[in-house]
Amino acid sequence: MAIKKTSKEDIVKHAIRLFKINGYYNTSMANIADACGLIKGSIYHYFKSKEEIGLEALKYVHEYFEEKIYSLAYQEGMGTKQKIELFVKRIDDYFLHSEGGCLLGNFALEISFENTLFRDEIKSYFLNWEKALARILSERFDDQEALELARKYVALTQGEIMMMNLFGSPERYLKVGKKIIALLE
Amino acid sequence: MAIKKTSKEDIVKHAIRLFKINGYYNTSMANIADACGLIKGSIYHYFKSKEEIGLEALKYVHEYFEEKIYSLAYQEGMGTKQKIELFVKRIDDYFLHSEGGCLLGNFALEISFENTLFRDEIKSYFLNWEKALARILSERFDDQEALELARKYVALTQGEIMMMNLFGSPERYLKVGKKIIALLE
DNA sequence: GTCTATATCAAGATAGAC
DNA sequence: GTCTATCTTGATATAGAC
Repeated sequence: MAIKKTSKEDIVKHAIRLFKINGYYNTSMANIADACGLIKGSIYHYFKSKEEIGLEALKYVHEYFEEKIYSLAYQEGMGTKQKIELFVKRIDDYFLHSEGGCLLGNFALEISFENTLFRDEIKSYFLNWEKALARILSERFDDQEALELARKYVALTQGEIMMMNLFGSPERYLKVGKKIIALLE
Repeated sequence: MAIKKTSKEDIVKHAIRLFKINGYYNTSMANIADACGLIKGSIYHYFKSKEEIGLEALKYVHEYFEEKIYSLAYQEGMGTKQKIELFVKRIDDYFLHSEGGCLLGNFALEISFENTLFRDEIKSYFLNWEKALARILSERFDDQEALELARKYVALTQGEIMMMNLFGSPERYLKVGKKIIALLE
């Protein structure tokens, strides 16, 4: 199946980049249009509002994580150690090349608690991340402990992404993955 | 010495609350003025720009942490365990009652990398947090290990504040403090 | 599908009366 | 020190030509 390459997806991808670097409210429709080589009015041919782009952006990244990363936890015929290494490696590959950090983490801190449209998507993203990691860990720990460890490591990952981007230092971020792998050595 | 209670401080305190809950760019001068019982033009009697309020807000919170929390690490005549317990308790008291999370963490994710005015203040806040925690831990660990532990726990604290506010669950956040204290049991 | 043009509104900020 | 009033800019969004 060929890779889908619609203009709509292009807009979302450019929007994601800008949202991550400059934030949601500090990114204008004109900024997004510029990045796409369009004029701001033209964006409304694809999306009816900025909010719709924001939600699509969250869903797009979430979907990537579901398909490429979380799914590893539920695959048959792969060893626990192999699973966790691939899980960690794919997350690292993503965030080490993700200028501006984690879109959904950024939105979590920028968006008001009342914005349930965005917030529900963000919660689902993190819950599924925790669930997938807990699933892998549960092959060596009991369910309760696996879940607690997963939650801790997702939070730690988010904290280290914050620090990595604040200080421009990937080293500290990378220690998290190593520690997760070490749990299953 | 009586507690200083200028109107300028009131504005900063209201701004901090709004910035934490709704974000910096999503908070307008009119919002801040409303919260203060003023009209937006009146704010300019105290501050020349929104950016100035933003910076003052960051400095105000940073200063609170320096005076009330980080300073504990450098006090004479207090046991290591007593220090760490008070250090953790004061941080908990702050964030458990801080609607919208950590102002400087929020700004770290919302503000562009290029905004060095804000970013330098944020970096200083986190570096001094790490330094103070490392100082306490260095009474039981060697300097290198103490610094690594401190960095890890500051990052973890930020991640858990994110999750606490996202899910409305203080329980997970509270485990961080307990683990820091456990390091010195 | 992209453009020009524009409507509408809210933002940051300033001037000057009281 | 706070107000009314206003300026200017930039934001989201829409209508309609090409």
